[in-house]
Amino acid sequence: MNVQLSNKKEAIFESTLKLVKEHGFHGTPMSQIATHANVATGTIYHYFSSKDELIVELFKYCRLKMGEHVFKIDKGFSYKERFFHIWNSLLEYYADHQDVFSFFEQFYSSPYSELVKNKEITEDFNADKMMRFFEEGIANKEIRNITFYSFISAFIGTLTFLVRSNQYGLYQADEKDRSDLIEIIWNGVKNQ
Amino acid sequence: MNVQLSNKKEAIFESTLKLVKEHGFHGTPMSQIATHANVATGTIYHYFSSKDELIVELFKYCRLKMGEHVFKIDKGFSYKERFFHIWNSLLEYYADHQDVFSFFEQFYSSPYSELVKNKEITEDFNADKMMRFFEEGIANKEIRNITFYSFISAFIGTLTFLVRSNQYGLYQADEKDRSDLIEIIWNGVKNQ
DNA sequence: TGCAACCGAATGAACGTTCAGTTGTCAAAT
DNA sequence: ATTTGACAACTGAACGTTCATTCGGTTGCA
Repeated sequence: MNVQLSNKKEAIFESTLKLVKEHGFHGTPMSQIATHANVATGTIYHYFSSKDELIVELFKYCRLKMGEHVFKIDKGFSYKERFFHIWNSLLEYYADHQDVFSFFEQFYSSPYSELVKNKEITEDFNADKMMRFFEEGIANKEIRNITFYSFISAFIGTLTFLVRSNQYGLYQADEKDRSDLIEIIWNGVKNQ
Repeated sequence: MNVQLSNKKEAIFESTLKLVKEHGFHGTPMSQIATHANVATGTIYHYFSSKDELIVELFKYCRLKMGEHVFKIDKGFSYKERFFHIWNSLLEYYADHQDVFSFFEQFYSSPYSELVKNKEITEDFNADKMMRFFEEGIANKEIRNITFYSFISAFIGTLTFLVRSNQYGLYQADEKDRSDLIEIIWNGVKNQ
């Protein structure tokens, strides 16, 4: 996939992220996105055939960007170290890109996600990488005999909830909370 | 809060749940809710002053109903038993009420949740009960020294992710997955 | 008889999308 | 070196639809 974007297209993406976080999908009209991006309404339709396509393309773009950040880990680390690293990278990414997190949350819980379900879900490199990371752990007896979905529920679910609590303003997690949580998960999934 | 609803009001609630699960908030017009509930459009406005109020009232109604189901646990069980029971009850409730789960997900990730944030969040009996359950565990040294939000992230986060995966059609969790997961969490949070 | 419950067509605003036109760019032709 | 032409990038007013909300009227019960 091409990650090099024109200025205008990038501005449209950024504006959409910001406005969707604040007002939701249906609360942000195309006209508002255009204004915020310093672009004419029609220009958006030069890049995207519809609002739906804009949303879906933005989703795929963010997913790719996120994956690039999270999985850039050097070889040579132990399994446990990589386990901790991936979790912390993802947490860090969401902390630094709250609009992306909010966009993902809204996207997954909306009917938009249907549009990516069949074809595209198999193109989810992040899911693939997590799957391979899981299988490596199983093969090397690093983690105990559970399914991928138990593994991923513990791994991603806790993280998602923590970020959501932060964003919701309920709680500001500190370093100890984070290390407690990843310890909880690691102790739960590791072998013996 | 009054949980006794008129027939029409209940029908409106049920229709909203069903349609929102299928088409999302902005994808379900008031007229469609009315039709599905065998009611005139105007009737909805007899019960609710606006669509926003309908959504927020429905949220509070569902939250209450869910709490009634999840926390009906007899005294006399051990802490660990209650820990497992609450988790499984919640999972069961969401499995039996997928539209409620989907509604919650959409609600929390949308700007609607802002409408409940300040005043109403303190009226969340479920959060209160979980908090007290947590504090009991701390006081009796059943669980180790972590914050409530680490605790709840592990407890609810995993569950939410598992239900979401189910709903999304990625995976159908079986009994072993469920018991694996709750074991992972319990082992992670229990004392020593 | 009065009032709450209920009805559904009408209203008006909001919004996604279109389109006729303008601007900028760059390579080929002169 | 300058002109030409063609096409992509871009503009924003206008269109048509959709939808939340209103309201004048009807029904049924106490």
